[in-house]
Amino acid sequence: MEQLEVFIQSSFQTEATEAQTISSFFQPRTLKKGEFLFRAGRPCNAMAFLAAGLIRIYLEAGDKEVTQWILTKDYFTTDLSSFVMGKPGRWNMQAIEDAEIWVIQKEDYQKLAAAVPRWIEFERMLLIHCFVYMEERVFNLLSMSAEERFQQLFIQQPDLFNKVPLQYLASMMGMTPETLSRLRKKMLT
Amino acid sequence: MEQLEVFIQSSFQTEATEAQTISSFFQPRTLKKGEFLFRAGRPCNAMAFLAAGLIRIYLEAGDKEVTQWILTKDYFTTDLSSFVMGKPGRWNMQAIEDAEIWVIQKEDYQKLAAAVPRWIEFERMLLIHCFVYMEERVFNLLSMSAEERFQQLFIQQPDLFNKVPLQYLASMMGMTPETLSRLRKKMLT
DNA sequence: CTGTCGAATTGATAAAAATCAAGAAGTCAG
DNA sequence: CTGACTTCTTGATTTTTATCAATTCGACAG
Repeated sequence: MEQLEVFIQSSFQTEATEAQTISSFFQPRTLKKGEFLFRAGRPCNAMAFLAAGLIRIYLEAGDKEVTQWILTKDYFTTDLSSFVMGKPGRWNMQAIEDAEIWVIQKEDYQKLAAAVPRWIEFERMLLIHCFVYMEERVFNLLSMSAEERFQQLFIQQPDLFNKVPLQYLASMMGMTPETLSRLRKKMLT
Repeated sequence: MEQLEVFIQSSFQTEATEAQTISSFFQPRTLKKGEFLFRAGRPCNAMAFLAAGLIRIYLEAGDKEVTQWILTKDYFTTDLSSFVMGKPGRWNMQAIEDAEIWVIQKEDYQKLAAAVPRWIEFERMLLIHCFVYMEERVFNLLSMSAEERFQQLFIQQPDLFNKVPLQYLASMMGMTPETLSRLRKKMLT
């Protein structure tokens, strides 16, 4: 059974047949390291599920790149305002290592909602979780120091520190690479 | 016609009868300045629409209070993870001036979704907008200086600076009241 | 009008984090 | 293995922002 199917079945707590129906709407695809899934400025007409690998979500701001998020496996992603409202995409999403994804096109997405009524419910829970998580992130950025943010990420996702270039993690935590380097050193003491 | 009804009709682009049906599920209520709509730690079993006034959403973090957001009129609010998943509430929501709100209880909310199928669609767009907005906020906190954040808020919601104690705005922008005071002074020059 | 209290400002100082500039270390193609 | 290239680290310095400590300002009760 495909990973997407397993994931839907277990996290949605649905029957195998329904999970299979849902996953049948998605097409498998691979991304080579460095390849883009979506690009800022272009419309985003698909949603993707990351089965393996890592994708960096980032944006150029002035002269520097800001990494908004590192997507890890078993998560869905899309450029939401573009996917839903047809606006230009806001984010670049680039594989930072070879990745396996499952992709659904916008037209099929609409068919999926019609074919599997409970999909709407699933999407709703997805959106709610994402929103709650973003609330948490904003709160952390408002209330925590760089050191506290580093320690929290290190506890929550220690594996990222082996797999992701540290400059990207630094940016995602709202600090410079130099600051992250010093915090790491400090932690070893 | 009540404000909630007007708001739903115009932003949802629905018929008057449907807007009226939706708004009939909500009960009016007033909040005196200082009164709490929801409290952190307690379950949140309602959603509210703010028709007039201002509500501060905040949380104690260590020895200081962090203002997450100032809710202005014509917005809905709830403590989402509590309202949907039944967890303890995460936020304090307190009127910072007398407020008029329309409240729907959780049980009625479920009935509303059943009575007005399109409500689900409305809720979906609400969630999507909120998520996109939070993405933007995270990005701004990652990429902008205190001064830039101040200028942006001052352009986007200048009226807040007359109505809301500046210490709350400072916190919401992730800076101290002293820093905000200095940035304001600097702006006048 | 006056005193009180919380909020805002101001100044002096300290801490945190960014910037700039080398180096060191790791990666990878050839 | 070697050289080129990128990433990471380190040190020195500057900038930004927080902290601490007085004032000053404003709203309001009496």
